[in-house]
Amino acid sequence: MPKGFPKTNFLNSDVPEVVLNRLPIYLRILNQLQQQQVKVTNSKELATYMTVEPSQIRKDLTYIGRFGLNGKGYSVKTLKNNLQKFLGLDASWNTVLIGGGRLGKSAVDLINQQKNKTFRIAAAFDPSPNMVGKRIMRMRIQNLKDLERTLKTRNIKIGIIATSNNSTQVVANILVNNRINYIINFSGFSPKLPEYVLLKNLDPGLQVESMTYHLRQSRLNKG
Amino acid sequence: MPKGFPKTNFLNSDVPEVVLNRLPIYLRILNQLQQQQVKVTNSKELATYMTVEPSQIRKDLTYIGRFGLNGKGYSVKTLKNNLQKFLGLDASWNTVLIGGGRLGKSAVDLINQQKNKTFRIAAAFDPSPNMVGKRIMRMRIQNLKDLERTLKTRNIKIGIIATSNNSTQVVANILVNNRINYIINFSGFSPKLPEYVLLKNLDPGLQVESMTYHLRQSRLNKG
DNA sequence: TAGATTGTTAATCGATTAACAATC
DNA sequence: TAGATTGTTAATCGATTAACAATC
Repeated sequence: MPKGFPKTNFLNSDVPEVVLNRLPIYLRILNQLQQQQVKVTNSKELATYMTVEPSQIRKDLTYIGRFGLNGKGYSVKTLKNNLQKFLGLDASWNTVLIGGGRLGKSAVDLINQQKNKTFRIAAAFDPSPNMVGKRIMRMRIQNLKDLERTLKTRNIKIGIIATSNNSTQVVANILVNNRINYIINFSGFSPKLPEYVLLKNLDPGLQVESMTYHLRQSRLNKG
Repeated sequence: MPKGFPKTNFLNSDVPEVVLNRLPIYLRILNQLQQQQVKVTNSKELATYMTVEPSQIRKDLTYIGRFGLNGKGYSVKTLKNNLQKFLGLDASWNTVLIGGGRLGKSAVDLINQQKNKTFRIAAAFDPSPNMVGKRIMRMRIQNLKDLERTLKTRNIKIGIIATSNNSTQVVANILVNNRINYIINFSGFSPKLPEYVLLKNLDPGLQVESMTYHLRQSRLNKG
């Protein structure tokens, strides 16, 4: 994750964010192993999939509990199940989507990629009047004005912003003012928000624009 | 960035990866400021947009040069231009897209979101025969078998993988065997690759699955 | 049991921050 | 000039890794 952008010192827990960000990676590796019928793995094997030492994996895993089989390693299944539970991926969380255009559709596709339906899109909105009434994922796109009412009446936990950059801040404000503290933002603008709000900027540019640095470097080194 | 996944100790440079990952964030802030007609900013103001101290911003910026106006701050325009150049965003880089389905379309939409056309999709492929011949972004989707030839004959630098998980490794191997060292992966599977390959896993699940941990925590705290 | 791997502590490494002289 | 902010060094903080006793 591109760290930081706005203040997200969201620490109501004692698990360091660096560790928390590695846990989903472990989960994917465990899934892969499970598909290959591997029953038991160990920190050394897991480390071959990542840029970390086995000792770090062992340390990370102690945050979620002690599931190691001494002298053997870890049961893939047990570890996977516990990781999922620990990360809250065994539950389903209601979200609202704001932005029903191209970006919104892409956002939905990407979010729905994962098998376990952890993120459930409960309603969709758009700031643009001529988007209202269209459909996304069989849901009617509603007027942004009605977002507040939905947030007040339904058990929504997460807001997904997929608007154009100039709507991002307005939308984020509505969300935060209606006790939404978790925001996934696909737009290229990062809104300023109170520190207690956990904001994830998924704009891929953010992640990919440091790649070109290396590309440029290697070109310079050649010449 | 969710760190690591496969080994990508790609350090042909002396700028730490943590710093490199913050530079695109600075760039976005500078763009925002420029849109608001702000001509000069300073490390204190920039820090209000992020979870870092002003001194860190100053330190980060020294990696790209000394553009500060002593006693004044930084010219938004000068800093922005230099950052862009430093990151290689003033150039255009040819890419190939593999995967022309839903995920591929989403990938393309997201990549094209950014104004500056840094990433140019030069050709598209798909492992599935019944996708061949269809079109994505006005380009004809080609058979995966022809990927190798394209890589041999054209100046492609980056591979974008947007296949289903079970094709990811195969596709990645073809890319790497044809001297592609930069891979952007939208699929949910992270291929094992040589250390010198720079792989960015943009699977949003990876970024979002630590959010549910906090969500679960705050629910537990309530009860 | 011997061998292997965990869980955990202590040592190392690197990143962040505070402080301040240099500069406009 | 006085005031402000940079660039940079030194101090602090935290994360990674090595080492090893405990355990199966």
